[in-house]
Amino acid sequence: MSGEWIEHAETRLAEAGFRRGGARRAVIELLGEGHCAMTAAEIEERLREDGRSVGRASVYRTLEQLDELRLVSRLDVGTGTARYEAALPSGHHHHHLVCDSCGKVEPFEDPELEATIARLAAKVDSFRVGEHDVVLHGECAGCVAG
Amino acid sequence: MSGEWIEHAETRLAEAGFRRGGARRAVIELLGEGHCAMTAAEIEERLREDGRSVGRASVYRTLEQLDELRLVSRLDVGTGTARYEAALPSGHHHHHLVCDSCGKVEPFEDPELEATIARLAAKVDSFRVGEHDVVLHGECAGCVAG
DNA sequence: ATCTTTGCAAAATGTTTGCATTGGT
DNA sequence: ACCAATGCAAACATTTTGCAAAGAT
Repeated sequence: MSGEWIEHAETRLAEAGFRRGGARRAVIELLGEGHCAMTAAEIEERLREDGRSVGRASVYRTLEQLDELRLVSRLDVGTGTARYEAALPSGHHHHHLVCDSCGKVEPFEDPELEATIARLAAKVDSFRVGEHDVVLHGECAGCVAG
Repeated sequence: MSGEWIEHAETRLAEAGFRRGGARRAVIELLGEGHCAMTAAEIEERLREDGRSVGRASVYRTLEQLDELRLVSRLDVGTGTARYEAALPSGHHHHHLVCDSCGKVEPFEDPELEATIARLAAKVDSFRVGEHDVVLHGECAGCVAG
């Protein structure tokens, strides 16, 4: 991933009439590293560790803006805290496995699943369907063993 | 739906060593009506309207207990509020369409999707996969028109 | 110079917990 | 009689908002 998405995001924000700023830039660069589904708190902490501290409100505001422009996807895995990850312009994306014991979140991909959902979305007529999320709950290898 | 699930839930709770109580009973009976994906606030309000007011804490506690026994399924559609619905003993279930404009949540079913996910779950080896959620985001007919 | 973006603190929201009381067994 | 279930209020966690200061154009 990386550089591409960051530039893409900055361009789209500029088009949408936003000015630039250090806080948003820092959040975008972190998301551009391609980590899977980070929470706002994780983003804030990580930036602080990197010596690029950013106000909590700016983290949330940036995420909201990015979500509105579909530059990130927001994911709720049932822990009450939202997670965010960069949404690639290609539309190429993955889904998530969530460990209900330890909370670990891991990505997976499956073309057949995408195809099935695409067919399904086309059949639905009561909604104009856009994005989709699939979450598989379970127990990760570590928790099964432990 | 209805009566069956209510009895099933009461039985499983008794097996798990819970005593009976009016608050939990009221929540279970409401869930047993089969409404799709209600929030705790909706449950509380609905019970109050029905003259069966129940403390907020009891609503949450009941939902937590039911979730632990897999008698309800919990769903997060990205609005920051959890939703719950009765989980049928047959395992038969549906997924959800969410209107990102007005927040409406609507159920849908698709056997092909279930089959695809079952195949997929069997392939995953880093997790022992249990439940799954599929959320299709979009705009409902009303919002598309308005 | 103007109008955004930022950070802080306060508020709003959703959920959980402590504790005294009620109620089931 | 015992101990769980309940309701209330307080605590808690997450997210949002108001506002003054800093920054971008």
